[in-house]
Amino acid sequence: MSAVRVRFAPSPTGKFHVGLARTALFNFLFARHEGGEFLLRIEDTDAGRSRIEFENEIMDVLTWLGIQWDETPLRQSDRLEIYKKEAFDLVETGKAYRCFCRHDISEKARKAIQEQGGQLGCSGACPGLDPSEISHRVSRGDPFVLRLLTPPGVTTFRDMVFGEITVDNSEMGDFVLLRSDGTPVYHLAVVIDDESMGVTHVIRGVDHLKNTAKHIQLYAALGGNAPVYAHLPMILGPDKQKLSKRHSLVPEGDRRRVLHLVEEYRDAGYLSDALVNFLALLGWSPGSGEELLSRNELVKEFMIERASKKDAIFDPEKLTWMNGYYIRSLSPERFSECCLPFLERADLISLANSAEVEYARCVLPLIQERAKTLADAAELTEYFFLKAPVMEEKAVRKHLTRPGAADKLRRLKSVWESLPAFTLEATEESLRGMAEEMGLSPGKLIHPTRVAMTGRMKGPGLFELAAALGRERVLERLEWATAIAQ
RNA sequence: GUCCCCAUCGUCCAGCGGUUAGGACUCCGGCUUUUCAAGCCGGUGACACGGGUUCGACUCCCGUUGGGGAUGCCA
Repeated sequence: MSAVRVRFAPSPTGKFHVGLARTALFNFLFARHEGGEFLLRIEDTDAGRSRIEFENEIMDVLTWLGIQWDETPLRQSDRLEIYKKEAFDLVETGKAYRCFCRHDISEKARKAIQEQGGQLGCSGACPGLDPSEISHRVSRGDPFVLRLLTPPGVTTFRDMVFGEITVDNSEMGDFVLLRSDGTPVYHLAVVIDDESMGVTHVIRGVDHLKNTAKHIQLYAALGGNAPVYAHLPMILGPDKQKLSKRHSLVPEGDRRRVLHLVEEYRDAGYLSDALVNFLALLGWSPGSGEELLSRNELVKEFMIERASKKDAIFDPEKLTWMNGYYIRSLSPERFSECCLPFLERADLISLANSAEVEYARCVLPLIQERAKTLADAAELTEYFFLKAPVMEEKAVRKHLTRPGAADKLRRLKSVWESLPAFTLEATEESLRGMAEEMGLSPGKLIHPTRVAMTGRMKGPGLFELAAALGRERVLERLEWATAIAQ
């Protein structure tokens, strides 16, 4: 038996989006589940569009996602001569031929021809060209491409998720292998690389399902053994369109907004554990019905045969819920640590100021179970850091500008002023005692006090709040609020 | 145009000839709580349509409709 080897082969021509992440993840999970290798290959044959910064981002993102690759990544631009040689070898063995037909037509023109069912390939004359005619044209410098001489018949293969697929060879035609500038086309490079990397299973998007027939024909021509294929359905936006930049551009707050880049999720305060868990469930599920799965559990449970055939719509709300779950399961220390950069970004603290950082660390755990993203932490803790909290108009109206409110705050201030120790227990005991004396339910005191301390009606428990803020801030805020009250 | 593929609640999944069609997210109630969040309990909500096959179809077959993909000297 041969060990499983899979690869993730992105082209560094753009930012890393969630579709890529899903493909990488499924390859990774499959490899680890089978005890095999997960390889990385950079498909940069398109020199014009490939950029080193995208290549770096690929590795950064994979690392962030916890997807570790084995072996040194292969870069296709290092292998151009190999593809060229293999292609010309195919001409030697009569499996491919030089085509002198010109088809450098515009995008629009090509679409139009396709609409009408017209053929774009070779005119048909090139395969039968006389050898002397060929050498004459070559020496004259006529440009040509190399095309595979596709045999008649059909190509059938078994896909691990889609089952048996049959394609008539006439559908693929004599497709191009080598461009007139001598560079390989995607199909050629993929097949040669998968073969030389010893790839046993190819897991990729459905957009390649039909291309697979081409690849199998190429394997046959090249004399290699085709790997096993598994194609994954697409990931779509809420509008059922392929996930793309447009989705990230939808206004914030809109239910249809879906970020499409992995980087955007990281910056928005999503945990990679959550994104990985969520992505794993897009087009796959374990038999158990269990939905919250760690990376290790995913590896343990993953079976590509259970992958869905149906395109999946990316639901940002479920991701956000899941992110909240992962945030809650962080230790308070770890949670605080993760939030610090977000607080700095919101200008609430400076990471260089150790007193501020320490204060932040004691305050952040109070809002941990309320945060859905790390970025939420800034909004949820803002009043701790501001000299004076922003007073919400509605909160003031409901709890402060009420008869008796000022009196309550004043009395509470004097009670808390004389407390020997300003602890959670002491503040709670004294406030409740005061409520009883006044013949009020504790809530009647708690609500205006919360508004006084935070400017808001919602938030952590009042006494945790008081202890975290400290006596000085609390008394100051009670005084300010008393002035607003009456 | 041609070819390939897909089709269960709004969304993500379960189901693989006999189920009151199950779970999760969202939404709506209730409980709990000083508020919010979390948690717990409950509710709304789906087999695209039409033919077959079968004692019996969400499950199998065919067609229709809808959606996606391929058809490049992009990947």
